[in-house]
Amino acid sequence: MSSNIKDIARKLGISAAAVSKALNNRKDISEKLKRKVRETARELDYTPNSIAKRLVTNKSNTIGVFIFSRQESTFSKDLGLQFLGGILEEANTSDYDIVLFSTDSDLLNEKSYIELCKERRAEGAIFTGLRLDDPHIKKIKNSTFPISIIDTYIEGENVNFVSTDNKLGVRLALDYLWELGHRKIAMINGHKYAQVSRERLNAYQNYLEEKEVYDERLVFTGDFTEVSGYRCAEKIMKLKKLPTAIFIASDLMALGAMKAFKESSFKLPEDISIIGFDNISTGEYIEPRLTTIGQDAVGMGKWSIRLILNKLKKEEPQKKYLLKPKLIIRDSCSSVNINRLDGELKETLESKFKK
Amino acid sequence: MSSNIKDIARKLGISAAAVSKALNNRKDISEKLKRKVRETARELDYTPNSIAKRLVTNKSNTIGVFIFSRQESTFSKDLGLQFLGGILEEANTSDYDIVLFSTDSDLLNEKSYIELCKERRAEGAIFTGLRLDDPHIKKIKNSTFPISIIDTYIEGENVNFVSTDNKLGVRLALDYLWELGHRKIAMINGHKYAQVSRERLNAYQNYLEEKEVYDERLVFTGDFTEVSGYRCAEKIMKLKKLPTAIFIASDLMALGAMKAFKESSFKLPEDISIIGFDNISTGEYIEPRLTTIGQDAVGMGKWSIRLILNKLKKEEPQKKYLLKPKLIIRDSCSSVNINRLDGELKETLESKFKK
DNA sequence: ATAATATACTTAAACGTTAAAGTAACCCTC
DNA sequence: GAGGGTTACTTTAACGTTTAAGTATATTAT
Repeated sequence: MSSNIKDIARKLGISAAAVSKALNNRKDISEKLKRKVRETARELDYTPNSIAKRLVTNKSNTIGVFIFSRQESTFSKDLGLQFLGGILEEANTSDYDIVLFSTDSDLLNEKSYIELCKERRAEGAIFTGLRLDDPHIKKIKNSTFPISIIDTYIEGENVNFVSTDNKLGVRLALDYLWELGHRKIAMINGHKYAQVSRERLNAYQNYLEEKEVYDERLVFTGDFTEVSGYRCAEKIMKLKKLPTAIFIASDLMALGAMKAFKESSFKLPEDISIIGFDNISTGEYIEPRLTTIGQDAVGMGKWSIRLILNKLKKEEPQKKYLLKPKLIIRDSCSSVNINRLDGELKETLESKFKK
Repeated sequence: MSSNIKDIARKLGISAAAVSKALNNRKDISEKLKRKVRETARELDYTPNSIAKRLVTNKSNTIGVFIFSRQESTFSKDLGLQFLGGILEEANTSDYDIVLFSTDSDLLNEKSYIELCKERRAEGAIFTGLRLDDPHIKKIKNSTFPISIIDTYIEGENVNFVSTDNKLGVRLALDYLWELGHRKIAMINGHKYAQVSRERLNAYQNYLEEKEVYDERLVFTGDFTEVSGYRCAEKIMKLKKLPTAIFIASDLMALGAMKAFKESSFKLPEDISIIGFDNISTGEYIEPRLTTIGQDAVGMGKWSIRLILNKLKKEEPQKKYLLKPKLIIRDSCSSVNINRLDGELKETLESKFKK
């Protein structure tokens, strides 16, 4: 069908090797011949066969990407496409192919993620949304090729970790709420099978313990879905003493929680302040607009590739990269409603906010 | 590094060909040998090299996917990931690899989409968000391998077209508005470089001409972005005589339009009814919740692969597949406010709604 | 018993490319 | 004018697999 290097060689009466070198612009080929070769290549509509090249050079220039976008995934669809965008941008500029795998297909019951990559001789792999209870974790841990996992930390010689600096994210959120005068701050967390849930919970707990206001009864566990946020909000409303603010570990859950509060005629943010995590686009449109912690999802995609390429080049053994989150202030948080507070706290805050 | 077919052959004292056949479960190999081969394969941690296989069989089992997700793209990010999901699901179950290309990278200035595919010997390609003014259109038209384009129709021996039945979608929307009593229905369309814009405009025009209420001054052109929706809404508000409803060719533009109306203290949907197109998730959360025409984006992804595979198998020469849209009724449309209508129309409708 | 057939392999070539090693032809140097 | 170096190629093997064709042995049919 399509022409190859031998066709060009034959037409010019030279060896195939010479053609190969000419096309690769090697220095032991004369400029004159290079010109002739390039010309005939054009004439014959030659397109290099990357498969053959990959075989002989033993280099696939391929990175496998697994996007877990199931319902109860850690990240929203919004973020998923941003990860991909970052990955693609970085991959294509470094001449790597991204081969994408679906993670819901039956295929995966027979073959592990690692096997899929090995068959294709992928040089590395990227996982997003990997759960800590995934059955393939062990194989990933012992991978012989570099792997980057977004948002899930797994110990392993060849595995890199790319994530948001969750500790900082939580601090950003809580600092903000604290400044607004909130002292009774609840949390709605994601499920325990996500790395980020642990981190965010720890950070939340440490922060509030340091401030001496931590109360474990204010921690609620959802699963990143909207309904779970709704359910947790219902539980919160049943509390004898309501918190004045809630830090919610994902925007999607925040959406659910807001729905619950609105249905119970809470006025937001006056009755309760809500801050989310992720910065999904819907947050801008909902009423009140959702204040949240934004993640640099595109950056996470880019760094997940970079860490792999670095490892392949045997450069710097950096295995971890945390991207800075940022506080995105919109309308879902307000200064604490002082009348809702206990006596002591009320006085402290009244004096503070009087100025 | 990793073992190959020859290692297995050597260990068992047989030929490489026998090993290959055993692993492929061919019938001219004894069960006994097959068992031994499979066992040693496991022992040696053998993983087939798909690159070598692809070279020798001259079959890449690869489909290239181009997702154009620039700002002014026809579809929202929401839809993009749904397309991908459908594509992936279908591809992986048919043992095809999806290699994804970024379309903003500099690479594309040097090499055409088609060339990228040819080098990888991709058996087919899928495009989403392709603009009618894309510089590579001609090459796509003349492609030697099957291509599916979502939402953009291009004439060509090997090109398939997968889209929503826009005509039906528009009818669904306008029927609904018509039933609600709207007679002065504006349209905010996408830019002219998108196939769907033409289709939706045509359908809108035909529908309203048939009803004898078409007015070209009520057609506004945006570019699928939120701001363009905002701008168009501003123009609409400057009209001497306002329409009672607007059909908007994308939810994103609808979001922008709603913003503009809200800012001018319009009450939605009482003052003006809005119906969108796409069914992006934000539509569920905005106030009022956006009534829209839902597209089966996952289905579009699946069919874009299926048409390619059919062509490869030389089965049915079907080149076009339209998926059924559906009307998703939420809260952004209401019965027409009769007092806003002209005398004659008012009477007709008053009698109609009186019962 | 002989020929035809089936079974279970082996041999050899091929896929399109690259890379290491080889080789002529030429130029320069002392 | 012999030796060394450079230039511009060619030759050959290799990457890991599949497949068509070949072959030896066993089985069956007549």
